[in-house]
Amino acid sequence: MDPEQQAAAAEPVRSRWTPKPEQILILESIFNSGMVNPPKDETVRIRKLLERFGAVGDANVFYWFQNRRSRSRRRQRQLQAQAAAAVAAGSSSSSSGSSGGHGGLAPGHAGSSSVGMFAHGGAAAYGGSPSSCASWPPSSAGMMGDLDCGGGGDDLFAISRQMGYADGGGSGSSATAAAAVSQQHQQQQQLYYSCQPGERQAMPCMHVLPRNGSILTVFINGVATEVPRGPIDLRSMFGQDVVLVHSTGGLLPVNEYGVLMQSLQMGESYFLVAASWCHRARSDMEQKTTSVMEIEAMEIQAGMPQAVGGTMDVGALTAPPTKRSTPRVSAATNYLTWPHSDRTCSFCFCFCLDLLLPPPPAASPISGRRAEAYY
Amino acid sequence: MDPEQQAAAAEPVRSRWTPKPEQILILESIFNSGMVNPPKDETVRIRKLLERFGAVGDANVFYWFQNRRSRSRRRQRQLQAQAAAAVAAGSSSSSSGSSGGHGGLAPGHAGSSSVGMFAHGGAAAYGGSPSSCASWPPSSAGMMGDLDCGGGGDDLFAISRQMGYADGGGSGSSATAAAAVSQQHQQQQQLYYSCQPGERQAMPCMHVLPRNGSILTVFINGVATEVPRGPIDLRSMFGQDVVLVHSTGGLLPVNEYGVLMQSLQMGESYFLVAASWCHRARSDMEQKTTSVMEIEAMEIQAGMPQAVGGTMDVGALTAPPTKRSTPRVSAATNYLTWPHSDRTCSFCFCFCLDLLLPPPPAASPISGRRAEAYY
DNA sequence: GCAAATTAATGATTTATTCAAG
DNA sequence: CTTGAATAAATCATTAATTTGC
Repeated sequence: MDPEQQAAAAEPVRSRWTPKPEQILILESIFNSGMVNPPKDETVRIRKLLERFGAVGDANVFYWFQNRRSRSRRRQRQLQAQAAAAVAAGSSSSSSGSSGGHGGLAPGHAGSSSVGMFAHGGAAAYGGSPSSCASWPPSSAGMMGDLDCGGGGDDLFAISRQMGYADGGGSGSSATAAAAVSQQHQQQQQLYYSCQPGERQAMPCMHVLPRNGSILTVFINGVATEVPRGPIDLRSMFGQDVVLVHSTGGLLPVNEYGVLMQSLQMGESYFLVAASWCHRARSDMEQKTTSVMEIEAMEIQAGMPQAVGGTMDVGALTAPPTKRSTPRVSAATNYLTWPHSDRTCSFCFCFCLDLLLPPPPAASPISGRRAEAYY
Repeated sequence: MDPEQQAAAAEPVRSRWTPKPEQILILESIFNSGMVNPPKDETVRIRKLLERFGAVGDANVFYWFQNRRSRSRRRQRQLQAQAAAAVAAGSSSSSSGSSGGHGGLAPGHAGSSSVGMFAHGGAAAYGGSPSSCASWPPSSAGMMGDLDCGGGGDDLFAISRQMGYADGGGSGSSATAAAAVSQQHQQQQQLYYSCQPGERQAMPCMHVLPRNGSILTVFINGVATEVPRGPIDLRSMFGQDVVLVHSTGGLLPVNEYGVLMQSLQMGESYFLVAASWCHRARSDMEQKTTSVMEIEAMEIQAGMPQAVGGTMDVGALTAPPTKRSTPRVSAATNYLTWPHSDRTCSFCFCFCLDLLLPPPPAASPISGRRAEAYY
């Protein structure tokens, strides 16, 4: 009846947002890199990034992260409950081999000992055995190590570019880097997943090449970086003692020169860690979390990759802990807790993403029914 | 160091929003009028309205309603639980006289017996003694009763205008009016704080005059209404047996024709009550709160003013009981507590507000630290 | 009276649930 | 059945009341 209402009803029907695969990948990447609850400004930036692949609004991004967190937590609880039940029921249930990699999320709640998580707990161990990854189709050729960085003038990289540390100084010392990180965190988690200039410095060969089928975009510690599809010279890129670990726990096979024998796969996640620090994870009878991998992660903070001490729950990757309940007085144990909790991020997370995709759609924002909580 | 941060730091300190009394009144008004969860566009409108009295953002308004709803519900639950407990415990509790008309907030929600609270409880009485008000400077002249409604083209009234019930039907009968209200609430709080047509009908002389020094805006039961500055013909506006009581408890002096001898004062609060129901309040030795006035308030829901039972703590007006001292578990004493508690507004509360005042502060929106959920 | 110390209120966030489109 | 959207419940954190000791 009311003309105004009519108009509203007549609208495009505005259904709900259906994220494109690329968008999901980006979102997952960011989420997995530790930013599970981006602040407003970040959300906007992320939205802009996503817009390249399809209409999307701030609210959509907001909701996505909200749901992602929520469901991650729930899944976690279910797993834990299940595990607990299994343990209670008896033993030798299942969880023989690799108990996949997810679990460690939401340590927070009530737990005072929340710090203790990630000790060495998980069961299934990975470690040395190469190529235990899921699908790992050998890619084309390529074999090079020179990429162009910066240039491109692309939104995607805007995030990376707008970093905060303009300094540079090639490879800083471990101490220096660590200090820098601390400071950064001190000053209110400023750099999030923004690009570290030093990073580019450390990888002078990183350049944005014209979009073509041979380029992949990899998020390294949340920073979008393009790498060639196909073999990659890990040593020249990150140093000698480094290995890439697939999110499932398997080591990526490299040849005697430290060159990856296969291309990174679109949509997969990897960890770049110092080979010498890879240990076999052993199951922790007390902690529910499984698949914990004791490693010393690499840090590519402000220069060359820096080694950083700490343990990390690989399983918690897809769902980092929610400091919400963390005693807040942790710190004692020098864990490398998740970026989110209040600690110093450190391990290197790589997410592979193919950017050769659809150019900026530039459609309408697709507002949810009302996008109430966002505007 | 960082220019951006500098700027941020240099800001007014942007702490959390502290609503001005006027803003609270407006918000309460709207909430009590039934709009407990304004949609986005309404929120924006409300924000604009509030901005007139101080910097405020959409998010602030959004949060306010969210919290208001939540806490209303909770209090309600507590009350019910208490009531249940009381019933279970014994009998002859209280709830004697007229179970005034307050309680039923959130029409939709589960609440079943929500209507019952507020009988007559209070102590201290005021009543007849005229002009016991605090400062009451006699105003200019004026003396008229005709106001223009609708026109004006002002944000403030946009809300009132965009009402839903175009019908009209002069002064509905009490029953009819009540029914109408119920229905309204039934159908999902549709008309919210929009203007009741009947109201205008009952006060045909209400019109929006061009903004100038002679107009005041009064909120009557949450509906913004403009009245002339200066004498007002109460009888023609509200009927015979009506008096205006200042929030301090004093009666506003009127001449033999029922015309207010003084203008309503900006920022003051008044109650429009049936003279015959005014009793002298008596001090309550148990309750700390004094100046409680036992009255039966008028309700101007959908037509002629309707008498509504209930007691009211007049003293709490300008300074809501800061319930600090109130047992919080009061309820037993069926006060007509402040709109703050949860009930469907009913008694007639008039808040005089001069709109010619401090022009829109136009300050910064005071975004909550992050105003996360809103944008 | 005043100012630190407490306590209640309440603005802002986050988490848990629920609803419904696809 | 998955998951985007929306809302309610629970929490956190800051503000203003109130209390207390001088």
